[in-house]
Amino acid sequence: MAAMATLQLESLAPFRDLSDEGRKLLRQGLVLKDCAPPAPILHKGQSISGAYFVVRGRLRVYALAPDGTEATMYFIDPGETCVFALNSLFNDLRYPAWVQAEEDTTVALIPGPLFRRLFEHEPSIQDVTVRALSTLVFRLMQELEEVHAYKLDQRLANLLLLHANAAGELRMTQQQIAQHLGTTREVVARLMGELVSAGAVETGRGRTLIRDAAALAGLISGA
Amino acid sequence: MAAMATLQLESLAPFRDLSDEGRKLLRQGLVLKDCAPPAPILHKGQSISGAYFVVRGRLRVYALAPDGTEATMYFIDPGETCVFALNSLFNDLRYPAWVQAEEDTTVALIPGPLFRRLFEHEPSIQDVTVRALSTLVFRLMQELEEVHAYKLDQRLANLLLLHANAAGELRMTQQQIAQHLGTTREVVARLMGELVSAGAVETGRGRTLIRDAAALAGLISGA
DNA sequence: CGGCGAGTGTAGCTTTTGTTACATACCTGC
DNA sequence: GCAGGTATGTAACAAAAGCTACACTCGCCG
Repeated sequence: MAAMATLQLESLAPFRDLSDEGRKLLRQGLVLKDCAPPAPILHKGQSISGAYFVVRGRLRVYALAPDGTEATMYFIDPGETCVFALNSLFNDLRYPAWVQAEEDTTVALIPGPLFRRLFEHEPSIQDVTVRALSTLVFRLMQELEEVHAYKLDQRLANLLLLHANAAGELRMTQQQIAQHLGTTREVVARLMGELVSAGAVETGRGRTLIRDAAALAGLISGA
Repeated sequence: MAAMATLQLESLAPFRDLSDEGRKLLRQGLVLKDCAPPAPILHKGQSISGAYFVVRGRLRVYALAPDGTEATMYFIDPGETCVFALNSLFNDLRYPAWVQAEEDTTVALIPGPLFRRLFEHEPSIQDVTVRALSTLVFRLMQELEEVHAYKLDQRLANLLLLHANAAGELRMTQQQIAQHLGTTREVVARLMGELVSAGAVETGRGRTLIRDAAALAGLISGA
C-alpha cells in the first residue's frame, strides 16, 4: 500500500528525474498520510515540518476571518504540492492558512531537512519549487487584483465561467460558492437571482447551469 | 559611474558569494539603468527580459483597476529585487502589475538567460530567488487576508502603526495612503477625521502623528 | 407517507464604502 | 503679500454588501 503510493509519487514529474542518490534519500525519509474529509491537515500558525505533495484526492486551502467566514484560496490536486508549506519551509515562518481534506486523500510528506537537501542537489526539485512558488505568486496577484477591482456579481460571473464544466454546469452549493468568494450564502442567492432573471443562468439544487455565457462575460467587462 | 554601481551590486548579499566564474558572467551581462520619478519601469502585460535589482533609490509596484484607482502592492528598496519580474522570468508569463520609480533610482538588470544560468550553478542565487518568492507569497497572503477580513478603518489603523517611524509620525499624503489601501482620498479623510476626534491621531499637511497607539491597536482587534 | 435536514429563494434593514461637489488651509515663488 | 497649485476637511447622497429572519422545496430515511 505504502509502497504503491511511493511508486506513484516517484512517477510524478518532479521525482521522475531524481538521481539515484536522491531517490534513495527520498525512500528513506518519505512519510505517507491518509486523510478523510473533513480532516484538518494544517492550521494557521502551525510550524511546518516538511513539503506536502498530494498523491491522491484533493485538499482545500482557505483563509479564515475572525468572524468565521472562510475564503477558499485554492485546491491542491494529485501531483501538486502545498506551496504555502514549501514557503514556510524556506522561511521559517508559520503557516498562514488552513488546509482541509475535501475527499479521501493521500499526502506524501517529505521532511524539511530532506527536502532542503534534495533542493540543493536536484535540478528537478529546484525547478518544481521555483515554478510552484512562481505560479502561486501569480495566482495570488490575480486574486488580489480581482478583489479590489471587481464587484461581487462580476466575481461570481467569473467563477461560473471559470469553473463550469464543458456543458456549462457547475456542481457546487451556493454555500460553497459563497465560501470561495469570501461572502455569505444569502448574497450569493441574491446575485444568482439577478442572473436568473437576466436569463444568464438556471439554478437547481447543488448546481448552476450557464444559459448565456456571453451575458456573463459582458457583465465582467462591461458593468 | 557604471563601474561603481556594479561594485555596489556585488557587495549586496546574494552576489557577495558568487563563484569567480559567476562574477565574470555577471560583469559581462549586467545592464544598468537610471530612472527619475515618476518614470514607468514596467507595465502590465510586458514580457520580462531579466531580473531587476534596485541598487539605489526606490521603486513602487502597484495594481491598477479599470477605473484608474491604484493599489500599491509593495516597494522595492536597495538590495531588493522585483520578484514579479523574477516570477515572470521562470514562468514565461506576462508581467502582472505596474512599476514606477518613486525616487531617483538605479536599477541593475540581469538578462534572463544569464540569470537562469546563474540560478543553476550558484547556491546563493538559488537561495535569494526562493527566499524572495517565498517572502512575497507570504506578504500577498497577508494582504489578501487583510482585505477580506478587515474593514477600511482597521486597515488604515494597521497601516499607520506599521509604517510610522519611531516618533509615531507617518509622512504620506492622504492621497498616497488612499492608493495604498485601494480606496479614495475622501474616504481616508473621513476615517482620519474619526481617528482625530477619537484622539488617536493628529493630522497635518503630508503627515499623520500617532497620539494613542493603543487605541489604534484596539481598533484593529476589538471593533 | 410524513418528518427532517440540507439547500434555496426573498425581503427589509443596516453598515460600509464610494461619489460628487465644494470649502478651506498650507506652501512656494514671484 | 498674493496667486496658484497642492493638500485637507466636510456633507449629502448613492451603491454595494452584510445581517436577520423566515418560507419553501427537494430527497431521503424511517
